[in-house]
Amino acid sequence: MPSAQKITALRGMRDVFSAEYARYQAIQARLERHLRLHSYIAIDLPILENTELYLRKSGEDIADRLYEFDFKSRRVALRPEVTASILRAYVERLQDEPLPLRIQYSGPVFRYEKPQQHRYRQFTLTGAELLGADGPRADAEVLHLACSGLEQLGVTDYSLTIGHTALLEEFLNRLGLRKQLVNFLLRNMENLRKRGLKAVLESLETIYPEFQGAALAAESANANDAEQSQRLINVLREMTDSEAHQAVTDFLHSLNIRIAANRDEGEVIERLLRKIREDQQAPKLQLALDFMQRLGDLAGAPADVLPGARALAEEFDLDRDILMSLERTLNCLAEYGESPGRTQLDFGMNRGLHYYTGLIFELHAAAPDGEPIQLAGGGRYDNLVSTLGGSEPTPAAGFAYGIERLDSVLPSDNDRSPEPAVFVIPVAEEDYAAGIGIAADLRAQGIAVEMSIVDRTLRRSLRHADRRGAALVVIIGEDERRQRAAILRDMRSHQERQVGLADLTRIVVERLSEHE
RNA sequence: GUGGGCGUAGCUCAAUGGCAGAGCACCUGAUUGUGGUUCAGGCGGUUGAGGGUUCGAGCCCCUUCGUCCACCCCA
Repeated sequence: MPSAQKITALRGMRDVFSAEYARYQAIQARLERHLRLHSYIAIDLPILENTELYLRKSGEDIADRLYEFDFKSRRVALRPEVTASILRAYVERLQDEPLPLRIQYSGPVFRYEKPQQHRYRQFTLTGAELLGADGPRADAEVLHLACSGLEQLGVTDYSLTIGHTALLEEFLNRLGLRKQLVNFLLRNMENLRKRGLKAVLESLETIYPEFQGAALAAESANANDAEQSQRLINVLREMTDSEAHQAVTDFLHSLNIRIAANRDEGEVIERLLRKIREDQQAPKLQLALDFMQRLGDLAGAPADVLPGARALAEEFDLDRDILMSLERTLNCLAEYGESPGRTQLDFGMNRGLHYYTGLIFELHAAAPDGEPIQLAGGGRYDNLVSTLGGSEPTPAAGFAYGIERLDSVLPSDNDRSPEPAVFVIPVAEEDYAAGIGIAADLRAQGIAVEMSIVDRTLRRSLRHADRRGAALVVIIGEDERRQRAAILRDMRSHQERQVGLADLTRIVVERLSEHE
């Protein structure tokens, strides 16, 4: 026989066989039930979406991990996560639902990454979204839901790490850094701590060569050669956009300077401001990095971290509500009965998806080899509905579990694939009709039946039934055919008896219940 | 993207540079209507692909592809 080229599964894609598949299904079913008991309605959404859905806000890292292609002149992508689809569906079809709206989902997602242990290119998420509610109660519900789901599964030794994107974002926005730079810094918050200032600056220069000067200046940290003209700039730097705009307008007017009539005055001032601010990127970058380093040090038990966070917020005059709200969330979580010992705060954490606007969190537990792996992640994304064209700004938060990861953490209680309870062996061609009838009767009683369809000796058929783990075997041969009966053989006790066809189903049911 | 390991029968893997093997699975028989054991036999290979060194390459060298693992990132 000429052997053709073997076709293998794509890299990072896995075939999931019976025992493993049964475990996944059990995990998923338990989580879905858990979410349902919290009134999260299950919905199912397409796996294929418009590429645009993920480019808008998910972030650049996800964009180049997208399975994305042109199909009939349309850009489509396999979903790398489900939140965007949920909100897309909400904007499209569900905006007339009373809020808050609670939704759950389960299904595969695809990310083109280098596969390795506990990381596949296709994996399964079960997640929940809470739409139209914000504040500590909503955040705490989401956190509690994620944690208690793990407990439902029997994962007891897990840790909850909570971060927050708003402090840094507020600080960076007030600084007036260029949008690109702000995004870069937000993305590299965690890298700053893990790999240090130098590595972050290097990567900044690689990605955005135009900031090279700024990065260098920030590194040498003495970009402040004050000139006279610098004073106005420094004043402007401290202002918000609209304040600065007004100040420049007033200033020009007071000097009786007229902008050329063919150009929009506002636009000219915008440009002027932008120019001034670009010149100021270096010292601002320095400020930003200092702030980020201090923020990154704020990690540990909430009681240890919060005082430092408060002091930092005070020092930079950041919105007090952010931390107060976070504390209330933690208190509320305690009311749910979550043991505070496993909760960590980490202001240096950031996440791969860039739509988060507030609370972010991750759940970790130890894999069998002792290495901690992430089981779930989520957070708050209050702008995503608007980004996707929602008619009203709608706060939202959610999270998702990785089913395969959960399985790797749970003890594999060797539950075997469902075994056929009864194996039916017609000995000769003439016996098949009777065999089919018997099988149908048994199945009508909810009993799993495997029918022998291969030409084999009785000996080999029994051997096969045995290996399959059948509890009972029904044999129909010449004698039985004549007597309108069958042999019922108990594979465990090795005992067999002839049973009339009329009584067979009843007796099989009895025998199986004895086997239980 | 960077670094390492491994590609040999359907599966899991052996084989100092010298006849390509074992276990499992499948099939046949010992036992023609009775099982997980045993015994005998059978099927099964372009050693991932291409090139090089050599009297001789599964083994050494180069290239390439595949795959696993680590970094990175994440579920």
